Amino acid sequence: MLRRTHTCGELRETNIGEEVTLNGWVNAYRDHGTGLVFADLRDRYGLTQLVFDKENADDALLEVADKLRNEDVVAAVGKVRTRVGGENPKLATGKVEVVVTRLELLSKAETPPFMPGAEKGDLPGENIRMQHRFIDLRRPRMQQILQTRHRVTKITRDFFDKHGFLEIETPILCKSTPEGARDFLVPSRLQPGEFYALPQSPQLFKQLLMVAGADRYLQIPRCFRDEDPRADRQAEFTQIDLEMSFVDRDAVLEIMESFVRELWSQMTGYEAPAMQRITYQEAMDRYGIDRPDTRYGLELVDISDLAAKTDFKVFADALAKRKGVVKVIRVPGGAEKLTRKLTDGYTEFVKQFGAGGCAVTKVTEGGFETGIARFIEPIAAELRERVGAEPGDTLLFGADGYSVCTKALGELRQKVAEDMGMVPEGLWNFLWVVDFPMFEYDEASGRFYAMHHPFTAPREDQIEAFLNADPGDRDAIEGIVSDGYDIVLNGSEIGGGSIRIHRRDVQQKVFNLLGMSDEEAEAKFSFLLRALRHGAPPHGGVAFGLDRLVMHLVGTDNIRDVIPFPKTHTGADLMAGAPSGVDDAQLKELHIASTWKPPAE
RNA sequence: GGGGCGGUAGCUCAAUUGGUUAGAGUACCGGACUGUCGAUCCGGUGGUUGCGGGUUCGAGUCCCGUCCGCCUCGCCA
Repeated sequence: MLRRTHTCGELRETNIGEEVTLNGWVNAYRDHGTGLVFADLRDRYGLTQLVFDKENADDALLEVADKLRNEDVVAAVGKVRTRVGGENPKLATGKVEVVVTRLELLSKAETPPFMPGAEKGDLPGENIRMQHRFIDLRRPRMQQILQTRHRVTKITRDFFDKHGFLEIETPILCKSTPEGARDFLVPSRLQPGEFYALPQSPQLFKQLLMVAGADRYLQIPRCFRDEDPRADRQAEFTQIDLEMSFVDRDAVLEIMESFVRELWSQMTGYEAPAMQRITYQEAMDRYGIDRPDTRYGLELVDISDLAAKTDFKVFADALAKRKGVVKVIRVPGGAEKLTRKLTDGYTEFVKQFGAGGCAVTKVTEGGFETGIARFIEPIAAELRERVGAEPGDTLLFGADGYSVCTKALGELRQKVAEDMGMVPEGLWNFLWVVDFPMFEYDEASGRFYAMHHPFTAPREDQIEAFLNADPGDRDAIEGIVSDGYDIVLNGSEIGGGSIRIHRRDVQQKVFNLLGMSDEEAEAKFSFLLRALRHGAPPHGGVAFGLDRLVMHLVGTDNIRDVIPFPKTHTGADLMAGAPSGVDDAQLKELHIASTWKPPAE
């Protein structure tokens, strides 16, 4: 083949007069009939205009040129010259063109299902894009994303290398452990009836690496969690995974923060200020969510004490519940912008989260109007004072048990911000959330679950209280604060971690609280407990969601945009056709059989 | 498992709310054209309306089931 001398993004006026060879895809062709044909050649680096004309080409060449179609792969030899028809300011190579004297068709393309080079026109549906991912990835936007992702991992490796971290690999075939997400399982051929699990994260291995004296560990591992996807998560994803020995929380937060600032500085030029820290409790109280978006206000205000003075049954019922509260979101200017249709929708919206509904009223010069105005008349003055009400505001009320009310209003807050157009563009608001509870109680199963994971240490000042806590004392257990932390960007959790337990007695008590007997804990986590008996340093770490970081950096809310070969909502690879059935022979070799029976017609 | 939106030409969409032969842009094919860069102009090919039932004189449109894609609750850090 005719090997390229330059890429398609490279030629400038300084190359005029040179004979060059370009390789690439035909991005577009403009055929002016016998005698003049233009074709834009595309590769990862850009576009260059090729021109075929009578004066420089024989009939045979013109005939080939005439047959060029979109996405054909060609090699073109020719001389660089100033564009006769004037420059194209849209292209980096727009001042020059290559007058082709020789053309080699390297690969004829079928009519493509869609045009990756289309400047305008709607994108095809995601199913079409995923079926033909190799074409979708040709789009400049996708090429830019691939490059961004590369640069993020490169900066990550460079940064942590500079700080003494070792990149160490951990197994993909792991032991299935309880807790956390559903595992993907892999049957063992050599050990009939036994299964590996794919890692939900390298959590235990990185802790064992600390016990092993690695001191500082980094990996960019693939993780697998067999749960239903969302716009910003799928079952197979990538973390930037770290762990450090002989550190306390602040040591971890400091280095992670400087990493994130370095990353943003290099990727966007934005020099992030020192990041604020907020406790979990404060985040829940003020924002109703453990990953607050601080780009706008609309904070939740507790008015339970005032609500108790009204005769409104909804308030009274809520306050009678365990940890019952009444909270308000004040929406400045909402009276005008939040139509009846929208606020009616809010009632439906909050019902998703278990709330009964969403009470509404508007603030006027004299008092309140519409909705629950008459019920709150007795507390009008105090309420206005408490929430800072101005005429023209809308007040949205939530009343329920603390967790339901908080969750519902927290979600509503974000929806209202969007409806009001209050979410500013171009802001990067980073935030640490700290002091998470160790445990949360699940009413349905009547037991505690680890809020982060079962290896998260209690905050140092909590350890004694924790070890002494009565497992039957729900309030006491729920009150234990962990040494966990999340990093949040614009309301999106981009990373999280904790100081880990390095004391065997503490780890044992956590397992017990989660409903595991000593024997069960030994069966499931013997390797960890053994490690903790053989000299475990205090340690802690973080995992960042690489996909989410890239999503923010490239400005998309779709995780599939930043994953080169993503899966659909049902976990399918539409291009390759995975998952798929396998031969009975394969199953037999693995000592398994499928119990699945297709539903009858 | 629940809720919602969608599936019509290769692609993006339309089709009077049940009524003639399912249209448009683009792509593709043929023709014209020597300076385009979303080329232009003329002509043409292209449809199991996701699939299977049903209602009806008549279904892209209504009903039932099912498959696929997306959003979301549950789930998941």
